[in-house]
Amino acid sequence: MARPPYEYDPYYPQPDQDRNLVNTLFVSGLPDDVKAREIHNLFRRRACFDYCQLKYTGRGNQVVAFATFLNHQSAIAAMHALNGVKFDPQAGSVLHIELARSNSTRKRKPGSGPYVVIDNRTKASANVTQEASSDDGDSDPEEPSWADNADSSNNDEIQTVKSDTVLEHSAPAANDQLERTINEGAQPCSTLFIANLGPNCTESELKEVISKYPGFNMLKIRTKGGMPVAFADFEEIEQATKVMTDLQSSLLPSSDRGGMHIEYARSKMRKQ
DNA sequence: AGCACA
Repeated sequence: MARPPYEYDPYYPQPDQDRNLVNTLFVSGLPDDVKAREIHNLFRRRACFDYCQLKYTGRGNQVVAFATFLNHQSAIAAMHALNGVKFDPQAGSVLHIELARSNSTRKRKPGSGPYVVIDNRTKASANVTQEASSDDGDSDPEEPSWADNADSSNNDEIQTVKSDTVLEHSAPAANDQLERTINEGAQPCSTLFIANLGPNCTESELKEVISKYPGFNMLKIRTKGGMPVAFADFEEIEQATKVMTDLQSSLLPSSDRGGMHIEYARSKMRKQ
């Protein structure tokens, strides 16, 4: 009754394991034609890299990856080194890397290839009904529910790929028209919405970076549910767009969970 | 993923 809602109930399963123990990175922002080999080559030079998984989520053409290291520190180091990297300079896709919610448990079997591919696409296309209703009875003990909406799946078919032989998926154009709007999703707007800030991020810290850009109008930070988000207003949409692409996934001194995530705001900031 | 100000 008088118990505050945030106090842990000892009978309720702990929501997160200790992030200091997580050795696995969650990688998004990948182009939909990414190959497991590319993820492997992205991480293979990093110290203590173990192996990676590529997962076709079955949501549109969305692809995410998991990179597992031998220890937490190496995972963090690789995250900082590679977060925000332009993965496909032509298409402009920028990597967004954060710690996974839990360690990868799909161990690469000894003697198998250096990476693992999980493909939920065919299942999803057979399942084109509505995914809004049933929030999957997912209880695959092999896969501790991953980050984000990446796991709207039931059972994974796991496929191990030998050496440099990459999964050839037969009908790439089939799902193309289903959802091509899973990028920043929103309409262009001259106000930006900025999330994934560290809990200690301050308005002046963010302003220092953002106000250097032409057209900057004003910045507002507000904290909802413990985590700050920011709105940055510019004169023109083009100026906002420039800032979004420039600063996407970049780190502030206060960042503790990867780089900023920037989108167009849903509505223009009001005049004061 | 998380979008307020009036």
